[in-house]
Amino acid sequence: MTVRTRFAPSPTGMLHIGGARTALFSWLYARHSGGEFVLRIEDTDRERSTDEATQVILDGLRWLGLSWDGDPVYQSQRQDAHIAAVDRLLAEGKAYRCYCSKAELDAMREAQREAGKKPMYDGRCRHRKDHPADAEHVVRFRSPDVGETRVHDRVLGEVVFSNSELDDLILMRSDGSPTYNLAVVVDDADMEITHVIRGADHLNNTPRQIQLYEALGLPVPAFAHIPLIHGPDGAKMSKRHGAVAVTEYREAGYLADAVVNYLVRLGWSHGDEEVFSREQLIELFDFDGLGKTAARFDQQKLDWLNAHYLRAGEPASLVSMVADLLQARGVRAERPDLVHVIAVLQERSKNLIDMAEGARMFYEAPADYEAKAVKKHFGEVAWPLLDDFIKGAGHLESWDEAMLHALLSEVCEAHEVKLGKLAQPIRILLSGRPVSPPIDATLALLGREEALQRLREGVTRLRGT
RNA sequence: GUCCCCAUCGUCUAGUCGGCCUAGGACACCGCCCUUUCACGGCGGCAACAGGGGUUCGAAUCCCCUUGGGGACGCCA
Repeated sequence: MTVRTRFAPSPTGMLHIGGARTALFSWLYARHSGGEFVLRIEDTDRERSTDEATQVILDGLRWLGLSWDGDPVYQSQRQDAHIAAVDRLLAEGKAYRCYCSKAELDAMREAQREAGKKPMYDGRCRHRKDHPADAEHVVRFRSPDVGETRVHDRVLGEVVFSNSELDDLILMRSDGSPTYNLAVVVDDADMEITHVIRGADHLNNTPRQIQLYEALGLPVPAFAHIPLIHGPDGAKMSKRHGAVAVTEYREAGYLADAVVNYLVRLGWSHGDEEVFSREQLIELFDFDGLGKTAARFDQQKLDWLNAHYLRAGEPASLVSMVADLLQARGVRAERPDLVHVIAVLQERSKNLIDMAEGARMFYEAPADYEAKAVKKHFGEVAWPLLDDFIKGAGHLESWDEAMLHALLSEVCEAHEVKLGKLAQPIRILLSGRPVSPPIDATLALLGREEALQRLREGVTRLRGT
């Protein structure tokens, strides 16, 4: 049997970290099994669903590289199938019409709560003699009240629910629209989903859905409930914890590979390994590597992975992303080839924004010099060193890293000072700040003309201050 | 409140179904080394089996209870 998994978001907001991870696991399992991964947009709540949200979700999935098979299915367009299923259950006596008002139900639940019991429908309309189709009503599932329903979960194991805990859920609202539990079952069955992989918050819906599959005579898929992700404080993820939408990570300069790697390790592991390529993940992913514990989101580990991927990738693979960021900052990246600049920034950047900011100095002369740094590094010794270096640099036969390094050492030795005494002033003159890639590489990248111009101008501006 | 799930370092986790665990790795943190800045890297350190009962020659690993956390209890999905 071909594996078919699905991701079924409701388009009422962003694709958040938790949803992205669920999608990732579904995608991985499908790809691992050589099966298919499909999308279903659960837009039956017309009040809150928007096309924009749908686009944002698809955009997030694309960015993460979670490719889906076929076109997304829109649940709102499947009403006929849902209604047909309800009609069948009604005809077979497995469902019934309920005429209870919301006020009546509220009162009932309130009373139950006060009595210390779990609020649930007591089935009072089950026993009505008349069930007129024209009076306002909802349709409820006649769920079995004795026995138990077992969920064979691929990550949690067997979970047993007593049927007495499961009340008669509403299948169809009074306006004739189907509800979630009914729609999911009908759709998953029609879409031939073999493995339902979703957040653990759905575990409690599962026994009801199993009962529906059985009542409709449909094959029950395998279930896998993924533990939830919590925020740093142990509570449910929310806006308060910073970026929750995956696209916010893209904007913050994170690489999709890093986010994917981070997300997969949140709940899944393979021995002591931390870094996985997509190919490895597809090859290795399986339910037995999944833990049962809810995980906390840890920004620092994500940062570490992001830096790791930034450093491990080919410079060329980063060019277009960094170029876009520079352009957005009004920087024209022409003179030194951006690939070379990136190569020298890779191991000192935490994210793409960092990298773009670090690249800036190669394309723009400093507008001013950081006062604190100037004060610290421009003592009396700096001037003769700079003079000698500039003089020597003008005559350098080749403007490359090795030659520059030799000149730097030569000047320092002549004055009997350590390299830092010269390197720091140069750095400040070139970038305005006391931090940059290695000074010989920086000088080489800038090119003789630009470098010397910045040095001369800087000396002119700073000497005597 | 009721039902369900979970429980190893601060965090993510390893711990092939009891012995190789004086509990391993990674992030973070703290030292040291490297060093022209910032980083990278290397070496070292700190740090956990929630508690209590069992079962067993032997338990982080199995069972029970307690405690703690989370989730679910909608004419939302």
